[in-house]
Amino acid sequence: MGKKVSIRQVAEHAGVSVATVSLALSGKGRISSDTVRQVKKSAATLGFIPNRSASRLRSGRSLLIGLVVNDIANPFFAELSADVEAHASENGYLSVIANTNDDIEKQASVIETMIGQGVAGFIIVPADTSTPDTFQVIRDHDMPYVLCVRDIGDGKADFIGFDNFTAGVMAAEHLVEKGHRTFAFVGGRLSVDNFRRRLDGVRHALARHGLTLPDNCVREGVPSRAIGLAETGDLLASGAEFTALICYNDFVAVGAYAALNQAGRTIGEDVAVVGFDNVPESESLSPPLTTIELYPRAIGNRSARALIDAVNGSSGPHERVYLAPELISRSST
Amino acid sequence: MGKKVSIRQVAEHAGVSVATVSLALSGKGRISSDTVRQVKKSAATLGFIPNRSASRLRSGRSLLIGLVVNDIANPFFAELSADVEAHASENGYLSVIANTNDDIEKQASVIETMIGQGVAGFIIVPADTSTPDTFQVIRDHDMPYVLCVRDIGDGKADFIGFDNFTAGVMAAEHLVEKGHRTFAFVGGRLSVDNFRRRLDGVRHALARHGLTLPDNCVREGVPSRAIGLAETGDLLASGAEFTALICYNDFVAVGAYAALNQAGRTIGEDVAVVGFDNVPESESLSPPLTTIELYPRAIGNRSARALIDAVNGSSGPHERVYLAPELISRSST
DNA sequence: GATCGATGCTTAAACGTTTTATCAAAATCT
DNA sequence: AGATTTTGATAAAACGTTTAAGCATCGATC
Repeated sequence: MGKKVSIRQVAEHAGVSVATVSLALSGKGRISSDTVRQVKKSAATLGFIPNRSASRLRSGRSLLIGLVVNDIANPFFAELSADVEAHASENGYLSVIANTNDDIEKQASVIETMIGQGVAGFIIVPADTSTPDTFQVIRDHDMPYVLCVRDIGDGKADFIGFDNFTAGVMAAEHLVEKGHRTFAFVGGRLSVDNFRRRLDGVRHALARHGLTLPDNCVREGVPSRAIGLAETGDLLASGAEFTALICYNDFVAVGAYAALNQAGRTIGEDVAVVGFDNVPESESLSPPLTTIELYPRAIGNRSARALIDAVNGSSGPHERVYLAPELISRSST
Repeated sequence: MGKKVSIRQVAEHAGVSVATVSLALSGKGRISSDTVRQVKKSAATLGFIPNRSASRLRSGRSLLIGLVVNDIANPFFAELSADVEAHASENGYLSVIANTNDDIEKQASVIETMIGQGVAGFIIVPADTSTPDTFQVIRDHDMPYVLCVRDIGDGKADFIGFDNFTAGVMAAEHLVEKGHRTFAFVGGRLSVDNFRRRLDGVRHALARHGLTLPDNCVREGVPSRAIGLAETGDLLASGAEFTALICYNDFVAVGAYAALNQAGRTIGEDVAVVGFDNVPESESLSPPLTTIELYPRAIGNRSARALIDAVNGSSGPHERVYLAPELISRSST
């Protein structure tokens, strides 16, 4: 039956002008508290829902935030997104979300679409090969944006991520402490900044103990179970010597588990394995996987906070936040 | 530098009126192909991004769809959401997403906010205790909506879910086939329709073979690892006899694994376990878990399709789609 | 050569807000 | 009592689109 209730019907119902209704509901002008009460009552009884398209058009203010992620089905990013949404929602914002699948063209296209939809700003996990130039269109529109997780060195935006170097150090230190002297590293791509830093951290920590990670013991690959299985298998077949295996993330570690089992190595005894991310799955592997917790929820929360602050015009310098990872020691090491 | 480029600047740049630009870009009016070309060129060089707030306000048409989910961090719903987003995005729609955490008040509030933001329609996984009345506000606004996964018997909307009864039958049949004669069921709440149907399916299949599921072998609880652990432990302590354990979902099964291991039972030998959902984790458990795949991605995809069809005014009767589950047999049974 | 129908484009109103400028009435001050 | 300020409300313009209606121009038709 299409009951169209706009600010106009509220005005009529309350016996005042539309301007008064707008002012009363937003608490802005000088409206007597009696009138405010009456207007609110009318709005409630009519079931008035303000049309944000109209208000955004007129005022330029928006209650929408754009969340651009490479893969929302990946638990790490799903958790991050969930906390962005939670914090946004607490502050009256709604989240518009889009997957890029690490496709930079898709990323450009969704950013444009979101600008058209009038988002107030962006929270972005940059797709592979993104550069600061990629986000020029956002700056052209004077919108704030926060980059997460992947640091592309964009000085014009806030960055919230975790400290990959320290994460790498933690993994390596833990293994050295457990008495390991020979190491391998599987998964991740050299083109990804997170990968390089993590690897640097590992090498740095090993070097402190006079140990090394030989080049033939580092296997690159898009992080996945399949790559973990294939590369670890290959590594074992190559005859490389190692008693400790560091996996780029927990997915890779799951694949590595399979390869190691096939090769007859006993995880936690013959060979130690450590992963990154602390996905729920890691706890229920057999044996449970030692991993580095990277706190995606905290990243989501901080990002949302940073963006909303920026939207509200807090104009400090851009911040770069690196959250400290934490070692979760389990029986795989 | 705030370069505001609206349809107006495009018009000036192309030397035509705003109306012509609008018509040319939407391909609607009678505009010569020369003019269309020129307008498109001007729009491109100026980097024109149409303001959807304005167009929605004027035309009433929207390219936003509202996705309301109880827990987006849960892999099942994350996958569902990912496919909704993918299909929406393919059709030029953007997804606005919100978590309800199964809180019906929060659900009502996000639905209202989304209506205010001008979504074209909704895809909803109804929060616990939702009834058709819950969605009256959507119908009042003449908007289409599709309900997913949880069937609340709303005849005024499409429903896309999976066939819980058959899923229960499959689990039970599989176990009977493997020679089991005594059964238990852990996790899920009687207040949830999906739970009841799944359990009915199990009982129905068992009855066909002259077998039963005694009441003292059914343990309710909000599905989670913790409940799986606690209830299975309790069940074992109670001295209940069973060689086959059906878990409400894979999370519960993970908890059950721990309880069974603690009790010294060998999974896949002394006792068989089957779960539902086929979360990635289930494959890497030890032993790998037999489970029922429920195809969340297909549900997401179908839902998006149904909604977009409805938005485009295809006016058939509402459809109820139950996707067939599939048994994934692994070594836990 | 007047009439007609396409064709191609424009004018202007409308969508539902917000906000500035304005105004009347009431309260306060000389 | 008259001047001034404060209070409470309103009228109207504006935001960037879409779209119905209108208006030339042109070619074809009688």
